[in-house]
Amino acid sequence: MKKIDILKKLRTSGLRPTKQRVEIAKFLFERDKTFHFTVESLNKLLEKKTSNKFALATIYNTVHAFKSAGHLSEVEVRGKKTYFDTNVSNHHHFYDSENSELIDIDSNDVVIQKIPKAPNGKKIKNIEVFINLKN
Amino acid sequence: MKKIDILKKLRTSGLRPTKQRVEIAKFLFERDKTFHFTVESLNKLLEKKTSNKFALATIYNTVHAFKSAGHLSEVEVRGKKTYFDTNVSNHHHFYDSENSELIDIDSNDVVIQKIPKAPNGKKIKNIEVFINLKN
DNA sequence: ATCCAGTTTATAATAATTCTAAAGTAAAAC
DNA sequence: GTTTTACTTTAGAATTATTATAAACTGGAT
Ligand SMILES: [Mn+2]
Ligand SMILES: [Mn+2]
Ligand SMILES: [Zn+2]
Ligand SMILES: [Zn+2]
Repeated sequence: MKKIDILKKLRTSGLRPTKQRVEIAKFLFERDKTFHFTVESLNKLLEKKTSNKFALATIYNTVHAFKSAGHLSEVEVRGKKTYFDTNVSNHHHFYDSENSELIDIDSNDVVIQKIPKAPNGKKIKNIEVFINLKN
Repeated sequence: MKKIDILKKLRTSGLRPTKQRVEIAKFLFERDKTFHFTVESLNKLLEKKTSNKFALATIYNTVHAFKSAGHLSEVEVRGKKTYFDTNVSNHHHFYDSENSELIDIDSNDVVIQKIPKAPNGKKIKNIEVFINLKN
């Protein structure tokens, strides 16, 4: 993903491409593999990678803006911090609690044969499979 | 589950059966169906049900002691609060975000046909299936 | 160049949880 | 049964993650 695409990505989702958003977006989206992070880990990585310092509030704002725009998803992981995910397609996760690492599982690599029917009046929105790992 | 069993349950798990622990244990474990709760919701329910008031720290202490003893499990739910579960067997959940309600799914009611193999050097500890509901 | 809505930022506020240390209590030791 | 001990409860302080506030800043339209 090139810089011009980053600008387009922001503009088409109604996000003014500010210096901060562009830099964070480049960091998050100009990569091949999925990136899972917390606001804290992202902040630390940005401090190293870039020369600019971002207010923590800006990182929160930006991450939420990206999430609202559909550029990030949120993953539920045991623990107090919220995890975000650059993979916004429907997929599942391995979780390695040794090093608090999430690993993507393609939706097609999980086949569920049997599932109970949803409670009365409810429908199934989506299914999340979470595979905890050990050594 | 009778009171005598509650006392046994506490004693055999190395928990001194204090007034507070017994009352909370009776509230949690003397029921037929699984009970899912947060510390906040439990606190409110205890305030109504019992005449005694418990310090919030006691509820945290007690819930954690019960969890460590294997009498409660923790469920991962999107949101800031931690959810606990009186069902400590391996099972899955529906989640109704309308009213933040968890509903148990028996382990046998979910059959997974295909799962990716664990990453190198890792083994699968357990699989959690989480089914989000909508109306 | 001017203006304005949207954005950033430092800081304060909030919410959930954990920590602290003093007072209380169950159960062991006498 | 009294004393002793370790464990527990408790109120309040502290911590952590996150959100709110409001003043300064800026992208982009006019
Ligand atoms: Mn979580
Ligand atoms: Mn959670
Ligand atoms: Zn992912
Ligand atoms: Zn359950």
